Amino acid sequence: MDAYHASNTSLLCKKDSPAMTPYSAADIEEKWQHAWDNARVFHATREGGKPKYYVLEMFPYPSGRIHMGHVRNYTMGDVVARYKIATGHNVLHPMGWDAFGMPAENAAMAIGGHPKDWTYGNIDDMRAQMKPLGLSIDWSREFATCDPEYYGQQQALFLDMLEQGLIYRKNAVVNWDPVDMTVLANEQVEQGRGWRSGALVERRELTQWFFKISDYSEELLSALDGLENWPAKVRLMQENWIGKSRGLQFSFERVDGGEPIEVYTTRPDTLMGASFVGISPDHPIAKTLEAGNPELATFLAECRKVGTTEEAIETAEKLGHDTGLRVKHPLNPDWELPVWIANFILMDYGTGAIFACPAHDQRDLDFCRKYDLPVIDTFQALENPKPVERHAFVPPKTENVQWINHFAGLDQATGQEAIDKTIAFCESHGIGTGVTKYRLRDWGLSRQRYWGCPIPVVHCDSCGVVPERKQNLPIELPYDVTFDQPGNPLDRHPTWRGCTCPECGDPALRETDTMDTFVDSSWYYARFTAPHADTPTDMAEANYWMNVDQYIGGIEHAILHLLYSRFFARAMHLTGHLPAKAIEPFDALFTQGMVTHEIYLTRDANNRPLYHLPEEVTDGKLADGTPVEIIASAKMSKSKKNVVDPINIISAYGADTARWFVLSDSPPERDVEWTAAGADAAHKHLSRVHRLTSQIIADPAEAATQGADEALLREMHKTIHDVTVGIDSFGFNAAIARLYAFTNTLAKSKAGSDTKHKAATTLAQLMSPMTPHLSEELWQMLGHKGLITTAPWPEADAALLVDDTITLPIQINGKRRAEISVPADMDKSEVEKAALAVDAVIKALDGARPRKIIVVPGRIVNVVI
RNA sequence: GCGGGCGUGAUGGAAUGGUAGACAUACCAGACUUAAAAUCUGGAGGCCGAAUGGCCGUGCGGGUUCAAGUCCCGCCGCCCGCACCA
Repeated sequence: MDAYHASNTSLLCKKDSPAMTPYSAADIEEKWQHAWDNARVFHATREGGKPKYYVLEMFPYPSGRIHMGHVRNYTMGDVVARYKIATGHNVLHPMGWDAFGMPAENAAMAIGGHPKDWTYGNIDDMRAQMKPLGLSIDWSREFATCDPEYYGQQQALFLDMLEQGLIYRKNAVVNWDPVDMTVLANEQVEQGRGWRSGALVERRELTQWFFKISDYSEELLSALDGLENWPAKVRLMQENWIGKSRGLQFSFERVDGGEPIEVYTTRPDTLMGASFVGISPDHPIAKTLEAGNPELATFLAECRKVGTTEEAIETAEKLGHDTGLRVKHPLNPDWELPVWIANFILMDYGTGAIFACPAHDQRDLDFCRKYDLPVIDTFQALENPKPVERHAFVPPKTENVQWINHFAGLDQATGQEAIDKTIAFCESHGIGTGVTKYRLRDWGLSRQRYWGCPIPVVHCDSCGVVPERKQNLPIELPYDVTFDQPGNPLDRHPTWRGCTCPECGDPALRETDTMDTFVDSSWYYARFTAPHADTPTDMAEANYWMNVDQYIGGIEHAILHLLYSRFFARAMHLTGHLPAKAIEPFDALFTQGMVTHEIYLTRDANNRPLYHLPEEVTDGKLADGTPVEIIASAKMSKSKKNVVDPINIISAYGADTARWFVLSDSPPERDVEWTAAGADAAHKHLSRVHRLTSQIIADPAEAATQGADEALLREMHKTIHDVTVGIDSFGFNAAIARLYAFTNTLAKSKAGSDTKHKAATTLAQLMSPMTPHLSEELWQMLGHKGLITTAPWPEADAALLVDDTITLPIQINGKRRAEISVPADMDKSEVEKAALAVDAVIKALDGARPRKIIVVPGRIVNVVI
């Protein structure tokens, strides 16, 4: 059967009464979505004195199509939201659109049209695709970041941050695409070329706006400790990104008496292994020397050709140039070191200058070998601190700190302790100071793009760069722009740039750079608490709804988005837009895995792969019988055609099946493989629950066999407990497995009708966060009033969670040999006696006395012989 | 190179240090059916055995423990993040 076009009809089995209607998602899902809308059950309010709960999924970019990854992400959030509604919370569960960005401009350039029309059209399409999922979203709070109402408030926020000194302008080296005439982000550069134009990317110095996120390095680092409900992995990634290091900063005196060269090192203990001093091609000294030295100028030009990207840097050859300058070793003025310019030294880390220790650094060693520079043995340097040796690599361990022990008369120290002692020694001898540095750089927010939030400043000939006045906000993007030429359409707009200076009233020009789209997503969570306020936030609302109790999204945002948001929340507190408690805006974070699928391909005459959609493949063959190659499951991607369109699944099986499937089988943080068989199985299960419920209703007078009622109730309460724990702890797959097991129990139960009715009701309720439409239908079939969505969550009766009689495994020397059935409350000595009376134990003991008996109440007995 | 994670049947996976493989898929058998599908019932880690049962078993090798998939040490493999960062 073609699973993607499974029929919902003909599921009526002969056993069922003719009056019984089979499960048909198509018939019920829209009905219940209307019922929820009419009852406004997802409308977030502050009323009722209930505790609040804010659940948020990372909002989507409006590409035009939802995909299975979205379905999985929003379903997880929906399960949490619906569970919180049922457990008596005021729930805020909003949705919006991360709507600015390059794809809209690229579409405009490729297929014509306008980015705005393209974007809003996509939003309408995606909303229409999302609504059939039956998500518990308060659509009244929806906004797109490209709404002037939103980005106008973002401009207000910009002005407040500017006033607080959190934003500044400076020259920076960027990736410049000379064909498209725009700055490219590092990830938009492929093998040194612009991803769209294919032009070789240049390094160019431009005046750009920056957020002073580096002021918060320590704060953003130390506050990570408090984020207990974030994945350790994400915290670690942020920690590494911020990159705190402790080292020694000191100067090398120049032999020619010129300006000393200041260097920074995290390994001051390797100072006696210094081979040369290296400076960045962008170092002021390099620039000074360049003036009268054409050979050097050529070398520097060569260095600058290389892009700033990882790719470019990684593949670039190590280049060096001897400046001819000489400096003195700080511990021995007679020891002179050469000064080289090296292309691997970055101007914007440390001081832009280093000392190289080839004995303890592979990169330095490579460089020294290439340019025939000495490799200093740290031990020899102790006795004879001269660059005399040129030999093999010395392992970079901690023994090299002997010199510091020698100089300072300290005890043997190794590792970090040695480094700390070295810093202390150097400080006390006036050789530099201990310095803490961070890898985190300020965040450049300027983009030479049209489809982004305009930076609200003007350039005035007499007043310079002047912030706009808030009453002039929003500074709206003009609609009448053209994309027939490269570069920023705002630059060549005939009138938009013209304005008056807010300071002096003279004619002035608007800034045409727009903001990085990461700015848009750095505060949307706060805006959702009052999406139409005439200030960025409404403090009363923010104070009630913040923080986000549960944030859910992909691990790919572990660093940038989540770090920027943490910075922005602090900035918004500083500027009076968020309460102090919200400086860490996301109390709990969950990073979900991807939805994957097998890849199917055939080969063309040149052996190039031709990919095929899953629905074109049946039993490993195309419709014409051609067998396909199957490649291991990978993230769904259009280029590999291993995609399943949620819309097709919903029309074939219904939203509940799609929701149930994406939560089943795999733990939510891991990838889940979409298979036709799995989707089919999910649908079968939902049909089964529907059929089972119908049968229970059909026979309202069925009598119970002895003990069956109690057995079913016990199982029911255990299920309530397990499913509740499962949802609370993001163990959705385990919760679903438990629901399968309970369905099996219910199907086989010989309990009476009333008990079965109760069990079916509970089953519907426990399933309702995952399969809300089916659950509403079952609730109604079972004769309950109102909506299951707002019915209180079932509570497990503690008394029924424990069985009266339990089965205890009996181990002999740690190996399971038998089991006994005993009352649950039997005391240890009785259990011991019972265990010793078991045949297998008697046989194993063979008359001897056991050495030891371990009884773990309720779990196990171990007889040690 | 640095940092982190993972490794369990044919497959996805379950298991507060306490009966390994729940639940599901695929598979096998049976019932219903002219038949198929659907549905229902049952089986199933491997090896030996007619069977009660026994031995082995969570990547490999050690260790701690009455008891290890789980904790510790050392390997192997895979995955992810970071990185000319001084």
